[in-house]
Amino acid sequence: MSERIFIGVAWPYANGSLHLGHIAGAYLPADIFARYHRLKGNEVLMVSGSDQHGTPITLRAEQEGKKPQQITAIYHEEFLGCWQKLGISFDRFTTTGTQNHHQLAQHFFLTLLEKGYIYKDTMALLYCPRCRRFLPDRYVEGTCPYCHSPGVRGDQCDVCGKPLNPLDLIDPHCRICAALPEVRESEHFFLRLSAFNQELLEWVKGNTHWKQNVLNFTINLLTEGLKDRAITRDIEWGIPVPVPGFDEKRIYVWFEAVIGYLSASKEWANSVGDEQRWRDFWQGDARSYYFIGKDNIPFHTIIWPAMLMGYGGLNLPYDVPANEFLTLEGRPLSTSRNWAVWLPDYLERYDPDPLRYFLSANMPESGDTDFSWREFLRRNNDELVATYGNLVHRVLTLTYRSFEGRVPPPGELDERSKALLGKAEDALATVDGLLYRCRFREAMRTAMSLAQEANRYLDEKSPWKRMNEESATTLYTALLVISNLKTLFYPFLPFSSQKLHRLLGFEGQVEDGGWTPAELPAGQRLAPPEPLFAKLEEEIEARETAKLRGSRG
RNA sequence: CGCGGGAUAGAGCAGUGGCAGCUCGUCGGGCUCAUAACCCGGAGGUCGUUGGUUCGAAUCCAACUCCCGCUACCA
Repeated sequence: MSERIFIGVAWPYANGSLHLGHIAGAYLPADIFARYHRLKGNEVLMVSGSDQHGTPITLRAEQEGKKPQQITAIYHEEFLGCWQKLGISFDRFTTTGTQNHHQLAQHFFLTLLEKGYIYKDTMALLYCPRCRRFLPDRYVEGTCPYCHSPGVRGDQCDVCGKPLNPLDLIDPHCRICAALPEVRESEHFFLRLSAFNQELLEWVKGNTHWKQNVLNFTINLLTEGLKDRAITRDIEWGIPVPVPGFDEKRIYVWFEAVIGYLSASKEWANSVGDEQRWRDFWQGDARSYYFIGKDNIPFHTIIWPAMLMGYGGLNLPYDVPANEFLTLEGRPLSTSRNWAVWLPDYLERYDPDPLRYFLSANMPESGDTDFSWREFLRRNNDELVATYGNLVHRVLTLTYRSFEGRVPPPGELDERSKALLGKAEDALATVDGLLYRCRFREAMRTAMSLAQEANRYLDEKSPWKRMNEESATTLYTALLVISNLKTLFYPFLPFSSQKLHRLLGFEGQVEDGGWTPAELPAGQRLAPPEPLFAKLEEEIEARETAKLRGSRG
């Protein structure tokens, strides 16, 4: 009866810190989904890893006089720290730098080559004689051939918006050393995407449970027709092409990184001492979900499925619930302009759950959404603290004081109390259904309305007026409801749920209780009450926005 | 140019054919157990524009306006 759920999450590029956009787009929804399924008693494997290869890391390493490995190691460590502090519960977070991944990527490459899905061809590229390297499109600068704006990049003109071929630039020069690049022929391998066009289209059209935007976007690309893409590059940092005579070339990151989902799964299997166990999540009736941002859609709905079709014997994605983007104070996040709230910075100064709450309530599920410090404070102070935190606190303090720190023994439940407990069970069922379908915002809203319902119940019952048997029953009922809230909020707010678990006098982990109606032994000793969440001072808004604008480059 | 998303109360959003909803804010009241928190009630919207389909449209169709993003390694 238990289901097997594979969760792949976008691979962060190990060239910079994580910011709130990454979290809202991919990591938080993935983690909510994973925690929910684990609570349901399903088997979950959630993996990702640092993407270590590619030109930007090479250049950065050169600028800083380091080796690429040093750069990626720093950020990989930082990522691991962030997952821990934010509670992103990966079963395995590896890197594309492992020997296992190199071998698997090469094996994958060779398999597709043998099957004729990869072929050799020649292409013309720009080569910088001074840097002695081939230049990726965006490392060539020149004048736009369409609008004649100077200083545009080789991949796209920022002024007129046209996509460019760097060979068409007027007066091209190397962005690194300003030398005049020359055109050189280079032999590369191409992925025969065109061969999968029809099969992909039929498969995608059958995936009616996908989000509208993901489905439409993918179908459009497939209808326009796929072009074969080069999957090797003339660079030195990356996975070697496993073919004689190609020693100078590397596998292109977009081909290699997605294979990481499989290599991470195999590394996980080895780590649990059963090297075949990855198959549980990649074959048979296991379902795979890929949590990514919208920019990553083609890689997960077209390229990776095509690679899997070509390779054979592995499950295609069941769902790719891609999110839209998060903006910051109304403007797109921008690493280069330093317009971002960086995760390590946030986690140094604030708790994880308020952020998880905000981003869950405000998740860009169907359209772009905005993070602003004002809204963050409002959500924390006026919703999380006021409704849920305060409910918990008022119930716990009243009970603790009136019943000697123990769960009071209830009398017979009246209709009102039964109705409230009924609503708690309804909420469990509703949130279950919503989370199953990746409707995170609505799921959390539903949990919150149970907290409101419980506040209403307390007001009607007013157990503080006189402490008698009826108020014992009332508080018992209220304790039961907040114990259910602990479960309902656990996927979103794992740290607070665990804390509430402890405050209610339980040992062990929330996860052990499963997605089931709470039970509470009368007489159980409660922990001394303390607030579940802290209110945040209004000054934070001014301080943080000033900091943001000040850091803007 | 092409493609995608969006335009609904002061703010942020949900709602894909049947009397326009939610959270916050605001105004009034109640409560006093609780982190000035909680509960109740009110005010507030010609659902971007124009035209069409329909007994009936925020919801379907057409055209248009404005905003955001993407165009294949920024979630």
